Amino acid sequence: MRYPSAFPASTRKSTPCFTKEGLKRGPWTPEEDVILASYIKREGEGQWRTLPKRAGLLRCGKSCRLRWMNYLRPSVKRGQIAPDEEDLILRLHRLLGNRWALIAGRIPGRTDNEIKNYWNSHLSKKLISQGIDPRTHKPMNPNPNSSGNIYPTNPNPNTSPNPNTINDSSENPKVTTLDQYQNPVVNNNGENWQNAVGMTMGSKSCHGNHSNEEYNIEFYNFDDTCFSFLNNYLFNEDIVFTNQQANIVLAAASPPQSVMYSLQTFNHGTIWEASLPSTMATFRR
DNA sequence: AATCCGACCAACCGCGCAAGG
DNA sequence: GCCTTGCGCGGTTGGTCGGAT
Repeated sequence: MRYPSAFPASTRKSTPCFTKEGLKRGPWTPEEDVILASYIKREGEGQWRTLPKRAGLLRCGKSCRLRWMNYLRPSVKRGQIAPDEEDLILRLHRLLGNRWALIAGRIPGRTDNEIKNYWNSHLSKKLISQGIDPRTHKPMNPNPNSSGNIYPTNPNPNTSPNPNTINDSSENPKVTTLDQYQNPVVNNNGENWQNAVGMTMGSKSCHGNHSNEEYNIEFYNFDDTCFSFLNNYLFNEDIVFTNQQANIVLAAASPPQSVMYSLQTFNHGTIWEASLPSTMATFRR
């Protein structure tokens, strides 16, 4: 833990938050951390604007919130990003772009700021060194004979209008064991579906009525790797039901498991989120 | 030993959105 | 519908550290 001496206020541009007389800025001291953490433990988080005064801190609410969210929260995991976490960040960024909070929500214990920093300092450079554009996740110098693409191939390029779809080359080795699941789901309206980590759940059949925005999609042949991945990384408490729903039926999932994951349509670029409390899930978009 | 320089990351900044009046 | 307030997000800044020169 580093607690460098506070740098002078004149080195930063002033903002309304910090122009107030007497408010401290710059790195937090251990004493301030204790005050903030003990106050939130006692009174709970929220009401950030008035929290500093109530807690006895000479900080603006914004600064308190940031310190708590990114550093002091008990659920924040410190330490190196693990290889499987890195792989997940890459995959989620390929799908979601710079939506760091959304990505962080899928990686337990990691904050959006941490993931953003890790991306900017490590992963974007790693992709560039491999000839991959970190914004698009596509080769920077498109060349059919190039081996720069680290991602697996889409078996049917004609069904991949979504910019997130990855072009593949059989010369390219798989990066992780999860790549074997990368196949688009195609429903009977000709739309392609793919989940947030670029894998489908084995073979599938889809039934839908495009006019009323309702679909039934059946997934077969779940395997342990698939469920393990979903349970480890994509479970989320945020279950939202709307009047635009699609019903997902898990067939041959034995035993039924409760997981949370996201889907995206190639055609609409839409994120769908689903809770699977039993063998049925309701999606929103 | 001193200096330089790039990497890392905590913290700041400004904007957009949602809720409430 | 408009305005205010508070919160959350993504982009950016700049202090610290450690390796290279």
